[in-house]
Amino acid sequence: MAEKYPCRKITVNEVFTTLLRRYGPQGWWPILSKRNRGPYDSYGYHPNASKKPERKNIFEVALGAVLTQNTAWRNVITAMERMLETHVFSPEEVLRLREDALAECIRPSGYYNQKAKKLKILASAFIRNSWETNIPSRGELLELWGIGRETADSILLYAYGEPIFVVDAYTKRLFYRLGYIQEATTYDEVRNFTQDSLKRVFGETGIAGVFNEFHALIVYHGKVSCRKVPTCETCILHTSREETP
DNA sequence: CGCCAGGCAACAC
DNA sequence: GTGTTGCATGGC
Repeated sequence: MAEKYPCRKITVNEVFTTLLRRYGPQGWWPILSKRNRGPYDSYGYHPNASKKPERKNIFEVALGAVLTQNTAWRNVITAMERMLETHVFSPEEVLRLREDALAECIRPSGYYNQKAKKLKILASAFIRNSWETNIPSRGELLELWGIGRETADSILLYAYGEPIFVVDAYTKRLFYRLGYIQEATTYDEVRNFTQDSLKRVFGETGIAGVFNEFHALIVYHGKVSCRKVPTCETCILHTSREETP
């Protein structure tokens, strides 16, 4: 009987190197406040770059991480453009604006009432703890109402360059089809499995950059190939292997 | 029209 | 701790 998903029998690091070779570096996280330097999808913030992350970029990543919860990224862009136009982009500005006005501003991102409350709480904690210079712990982020595992890890990896792999729906779907995990495998189990696998091959040095690119590549691959209804016939994770014996 | 998108908290058990 | 439900827009 044929495999349900023909992409099986490939290691985690082979998945990473194949995606990187075929799709190229994704350069996440897309940074809206630097859009003058290029379109969102081809310019990114690289946490491994030697320069320290700027305050506005840290908070912008956090904004995007909350706004993209169960939401298409294009809707996040629209919402964040509206925030820029309304001059609601810094933690102070988020706190200054009324919650109902903030909700109206971010309406295109969906769940806008919940997300307005989340952004208020996030901005408050950001200022209170000086998160522009102090890197928050995962526990500190998870204590906040509205910040769950993926959002916390996205902030730590993409805003601060911490070596933490972000697990999302695309990751679970791909890894399930690859046979790495079960549907019930928990978030932290997937995260530890991926981190350990990649560290074993690439070592600790610069591993945050690997986590950064891998997650971004998985999202891209999940959009173009490993979709809800996958196009396995053209999937690069097995076709490229058949070509090279 | 229905389905989906880079989750999360609240609640039931 | 696991399972279910509400939250909401915009694109296809």
